[in-house]
Amino acid sequence: MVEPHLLHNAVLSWYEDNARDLPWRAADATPWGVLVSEIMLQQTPVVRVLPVWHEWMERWPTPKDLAAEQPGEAVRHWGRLGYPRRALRLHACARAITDEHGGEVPADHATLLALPGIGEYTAAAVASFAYGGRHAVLDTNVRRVFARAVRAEEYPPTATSAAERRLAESLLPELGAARWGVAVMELGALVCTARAPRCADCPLAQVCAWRLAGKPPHAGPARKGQTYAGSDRQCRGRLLAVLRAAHGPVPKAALDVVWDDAVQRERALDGLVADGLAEALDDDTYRLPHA
DNA sequence: CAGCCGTGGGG
DNA sequence: TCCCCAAGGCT
Repeated sequence: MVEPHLLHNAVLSWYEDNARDLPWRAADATPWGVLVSEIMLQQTPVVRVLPVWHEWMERWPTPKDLAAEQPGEAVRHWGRLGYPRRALRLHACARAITDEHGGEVPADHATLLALPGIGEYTAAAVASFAYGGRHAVLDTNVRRVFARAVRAEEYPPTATSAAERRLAESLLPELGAARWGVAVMELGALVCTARAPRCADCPLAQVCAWRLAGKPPHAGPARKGQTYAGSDRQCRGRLLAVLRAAHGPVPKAALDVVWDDAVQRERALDGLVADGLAEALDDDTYRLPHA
């Protein structure tokens, strides 16, 4: 394996010249802004997050501002980012921060991890990017870069392994860990991409184990492909879009028209209610959640 | 822990 | 066109 210093210098130097000018990385970005960006960016491309993040920061500049709203407003202004449960959890997160942490986003990894919607990755990212903490930030980009550069494999394993964590922590510099983390992530996002990696532009090309091995294709079974058309997820999306567009309770008939299969439609609607994304009122109308 | 949870753009 | 997948988390 390559000397960590060599890796650090190559990646950090590349980042110096190629980092995107993203608003949540700006000097005036708040920990709250960083947290909101991290939740929005889960499974969602940067270009789609940007306009929604700006709107949220203007509307709810602090956790307290969001905490004062109904949860349904968070879901409404989530727009079409997808996985709307994230909006619900972010709202719950804002209330927990307001009620239990004096309105300040925690800097401690374990404290962050205990908040709704914040898992291992997001806790590390916020502690690192917002507060300069020293944590291994293991997202899909970082895992892919390490899989290739160090393990000579095209893709990392399905689930994050203990070996991956050990490697990431062993590569963590004593100083500047936060910048290192965001730099590796950026490299994975812009150069060491999943499909058509731009090895010609990669600062690690000369030391990348995967490239030096001739870029062997991923061995083993292909990853699970989930069909979306006709799925409960698509149905839920249709139903929730109706509730977001309406600024009050909608009659059930307005929901019935967006999906033909009544059995599936009822199941999806029940699911939305069970998840807290929708509320059923007494008069057989539905709306975004209040609480 | 494998499956579920949205959405839209690029190859 | 169709398929892949994009800063995950939760059960």
